[in-house]
Amino acid sequence: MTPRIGMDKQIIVAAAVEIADAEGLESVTLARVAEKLGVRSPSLYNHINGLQELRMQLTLLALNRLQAAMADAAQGHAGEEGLRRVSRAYVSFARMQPGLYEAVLRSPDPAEQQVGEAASAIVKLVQEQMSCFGLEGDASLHAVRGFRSMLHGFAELERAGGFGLPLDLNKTLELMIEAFGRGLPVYKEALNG
Amino acid sequence: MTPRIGMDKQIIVAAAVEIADAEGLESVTLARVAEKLGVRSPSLYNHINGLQELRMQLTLLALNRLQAAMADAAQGHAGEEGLRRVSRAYVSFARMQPGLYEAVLRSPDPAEQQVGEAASAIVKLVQEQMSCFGLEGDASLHAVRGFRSMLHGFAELERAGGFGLPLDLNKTLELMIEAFGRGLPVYKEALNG
DNA sequence: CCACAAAAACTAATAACATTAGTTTTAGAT
DNA sequence: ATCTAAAACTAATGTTATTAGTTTTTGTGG
Repeated sequence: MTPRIGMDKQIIVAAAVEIADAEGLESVTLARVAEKLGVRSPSLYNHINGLQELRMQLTLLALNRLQAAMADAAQGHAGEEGLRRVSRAYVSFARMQPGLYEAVLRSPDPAEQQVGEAASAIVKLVQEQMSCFGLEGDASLHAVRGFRSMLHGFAELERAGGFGLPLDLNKTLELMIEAFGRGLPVYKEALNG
Repeated sequence: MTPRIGMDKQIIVAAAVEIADAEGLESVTLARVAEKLGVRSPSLYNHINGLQELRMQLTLLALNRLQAAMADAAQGHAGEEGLRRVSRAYVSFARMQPGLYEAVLRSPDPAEQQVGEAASAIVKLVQEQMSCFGLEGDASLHAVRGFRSMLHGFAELERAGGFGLPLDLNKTLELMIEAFGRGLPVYKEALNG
């Protein structure tokens, strides 16, 4: 009743993460994962429902780890410093797990419930940071969207080699974060009075 | 000496763009393009060097059209209004050609010269807008990076369904642009004195 | 008007991949 | 020791990219 052990969904996803970070998300194929686990690719179907589910699990794991990293960085910090720490944690995560980060927006079905919940947790976390700046309700949500746009765009451009020139990327990031903070009052003025 | 006409690289790329915009960049396969053109897929190799080159051409076309749209929007406008117009043009392009926009950062080789040149044209265009705010040199480059990060992140999040909540996206965009403008002095203070 | 050259189409074949069906192995429970 | 169900396997199908080699086509030069 309890046959062979060792293999399960987590192990498959972990192997996929390693491949993604080492060779890029495009290199994550069932064939490649199976090879890494010393197994034939149809065997994976005993634990996971095909490539689609593997990709969904990667998106989920990416969102959860990203959220955890941001939450950890935010611990006990608020205001400008909290924003800086959360931003750096976001970019650090994308740098340290580039393949996994790629999966963040590549879910086969972005409307999937679990994906939505994981994303909501991030929104909520950032919203708490925004509350220190007097932002609530729609103003807060718009600000969170701006924040995510900025950080996701930066992470993607950096990961994909979109910044051509040899100019310090950390400097770019620090300035961008400070500029974002300077712009925050706009959201308050426009919506919270 | 001048055999069959009708087919050439441009036509292949145009078909690929239609498929990308209608079904997503992932659906752009040589098989699919060939089918659309009423031809067998090996025939495409007479005009284009495989899927890799097709993808590169898509990236190139995306960057060139994006640049053209931004340049057109900028015509005769500067300062806050110039920034707004360029930003809207960027997002409009991503909305109207979602599949082509996907290709912007998905070049097989981001270091390719032509890709670099096309990206540089965009950087230059945005830099000119930044000059109205008194930004030069490195300050200008950092600001351009922040601007691209913000717009690319917004475009990607919107395209991929990353913004879950039913909150007006145009409002988010307008606020984000204004907040960016508000933050611009940061770049000047930090680097141009 | 015809033949030729070369471009551009074609067919055939190979290799990688995802997935399904059906079979065999295995290890814990009885 | 046997049975059972999970989990591995092999075999097969269909899709894709790509290469090799063949045939078709058509403007040009004779």
